[in-house]
Amino acid sequence: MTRQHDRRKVTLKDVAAQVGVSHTTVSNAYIRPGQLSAALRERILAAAQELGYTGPDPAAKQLATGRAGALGFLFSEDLPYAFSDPAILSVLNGVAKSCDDLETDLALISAGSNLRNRAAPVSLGNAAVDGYILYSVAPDSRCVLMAQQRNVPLVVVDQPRLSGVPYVGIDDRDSARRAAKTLLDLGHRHFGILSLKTAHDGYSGPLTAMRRANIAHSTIAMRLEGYLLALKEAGIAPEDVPTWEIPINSEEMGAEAVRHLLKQPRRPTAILAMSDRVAIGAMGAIRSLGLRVPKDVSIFGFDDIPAAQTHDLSTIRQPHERKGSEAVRLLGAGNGGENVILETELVLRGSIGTPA
Amino acid sequence: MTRQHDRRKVTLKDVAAQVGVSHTTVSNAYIRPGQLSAALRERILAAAQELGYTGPDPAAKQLATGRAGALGFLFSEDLPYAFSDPAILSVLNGVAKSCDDLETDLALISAGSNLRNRAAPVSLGNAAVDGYILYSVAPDSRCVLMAQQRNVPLVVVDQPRLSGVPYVGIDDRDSARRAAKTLLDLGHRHFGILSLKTAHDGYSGPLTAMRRANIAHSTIAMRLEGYLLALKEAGIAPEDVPTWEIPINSEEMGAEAVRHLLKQPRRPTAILAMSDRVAIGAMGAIRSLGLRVPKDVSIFGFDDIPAAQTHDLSTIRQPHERKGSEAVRLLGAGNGGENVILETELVLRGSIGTPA
DNA sequence: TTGTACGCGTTATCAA
DNA sequence: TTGATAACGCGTACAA
Repeated sequence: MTRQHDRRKVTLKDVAAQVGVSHTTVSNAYIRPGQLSAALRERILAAAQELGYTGPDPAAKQLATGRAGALGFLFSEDLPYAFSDPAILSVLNGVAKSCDDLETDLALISAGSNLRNRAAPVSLGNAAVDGYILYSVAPDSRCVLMAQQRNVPLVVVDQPRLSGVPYVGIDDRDSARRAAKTLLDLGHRHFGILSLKTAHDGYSGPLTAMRRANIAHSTIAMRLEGYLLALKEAGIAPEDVPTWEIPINSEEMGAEAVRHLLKQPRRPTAILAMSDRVAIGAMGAIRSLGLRVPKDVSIFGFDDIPAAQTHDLSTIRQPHERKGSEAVRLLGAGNGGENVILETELVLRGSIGTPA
Repeated sequence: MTRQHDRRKVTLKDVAAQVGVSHTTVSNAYIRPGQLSAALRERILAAAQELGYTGPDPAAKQLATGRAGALGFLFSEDLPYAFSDPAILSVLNGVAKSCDDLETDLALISAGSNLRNRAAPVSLGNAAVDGYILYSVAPDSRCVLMAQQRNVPLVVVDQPRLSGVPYVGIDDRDSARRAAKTLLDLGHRHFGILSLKTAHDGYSGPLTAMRRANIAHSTIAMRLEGYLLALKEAGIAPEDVPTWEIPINSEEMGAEAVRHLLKQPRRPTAILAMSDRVAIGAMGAIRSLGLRVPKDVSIFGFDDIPAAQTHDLSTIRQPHERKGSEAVRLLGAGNGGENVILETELVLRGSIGTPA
């Protein structure tokens, strides 16, 4: 244990002693360069360099100022899974850019893997942050409570709606409804829905009535509602719409699930998918079954991730990056319950057409 | 600015006053439950709850103990790009798991986007961490210097080799050599190489002699060396091996690059790709050109990401997760310059065969 | 089992 | 322009 890091930490005081000034002056040299003569500042900085002083200690600075200069981004998924989702990445990108502008650090905190091992992620309570962005966290997650207890500003993106906490999201129900309506207008009458997970139990299969009544994620619930609402308005009963639930938002899962949907007695001519990844996976499976898109089966995604364009997939465009930047803005704004509902956009591409 | 968070912070002292004990006792209630009667501890915790005390302040605790309870993971790419790379994700997963075991937080720090806007990422200097893992950072990056200046333990994964700093990596040269040798043994004589970026200038095109002489990433240099070494041993001169450099590790880039390689006067029968993503993209392009894999063109990847298996791609398996966990271990071990070179494994699948 | 006193490294206030 | 002094909130010998 003879590593260099063990040598007693060099502090402001050491530098001050070396130069022969008070530690306050040294502090000013860093914080308020205008408050002292340039010559003295030079001498101080030179001495600091010589002594190996690398600037104010973060912890001490934070204790003195009361600000951490960082912000926490909390999501409930595992790291690897979360980062395989282009949608999360876009949001994160928006957050990162805004943080950059604000000269603020960004701490990524995954509640997913932690929750399994411990009662609560240490990160949440310990992290030196001035505020949290909760991204698509399950409402019943312990994280929500913990984050609130931290007594720092909070902003929620997508999930869950918390009273008194600013919210950034989209109108999921209306967006889903417009997607369904588009297919209805093309003349489709036989639908299938690919739903994202309604609970955290890894279930894969038909979305039962019981499960439908207990959807943990409000965005999922809203999208489903939007789809079914449009169909109902067109005289199609929810019971007649085969719906398959997928535990993981991936292409593979989408491919597998759509096969079940296409096995229905009345094969759907239109598929409503709750994400582009699922839709893209489904498109591949549809084609490998010898069916054509959109001739035999039309398909509609959700998100408008980059891959949607290359796959010519019709979808709902979400302003992912803006979700992130708005979240940071609200965190800084510090007002109580302002909500931001961002506009979505219907993106029509070659994956939809009139039924055969 | 009338948010609840403005109310003066509740401290140990407040709780102590409420209960009528000293602040030390309250501290013990949290840190050393055994040091006081269960009954008193209950009373203290109850009072804390009532007062809204959420546990010791992270900054103050860190200042007093000298430990942050967190570790920084530094990479030089942009967040969205980094997280689209399955290899990074696996490493990160290994790190995350180890952190979890150690009850340590994990701060992800991207130097990429920051470096563009500022002289240096604030994160690096500010982050409240007890040590840094530098993951595949360019040797000439300012981050390297900054991280060293922070005067906390460092561990490097993959890049760059720093004297006195523990290193975790693989034998890139030997791994690449084995890949090339495998193809040589199958009888191939005409090769093409798909190289990852040798500099940060976004260059895409033939790897010129000038660029070859100034490769910024040692892993890239080593892999190239390994390939060419094997070929040279078989009597094939480096000049006769068309090599295409790709600025971004993505399927799209691999697809585009391989087209140039296949346009060579002597079409290569074997392609050596420095990553699976590039190889997988290339496979698609090869097939869309009407060529068969491996009948017309054999291809060898690097990494063994999950997709390699589904694409039946021969590759070099890297123990990505172990890279992460070893890095954390070395950080904790705290010894000076111990290096860990992990074993790779030749994974032979259907993407290679004898030349036509 | 509980309390006193001090130190951690910095910033902020105010006086010189 | 510079410096003394007091927080900031907590951990921890050591004493009681």
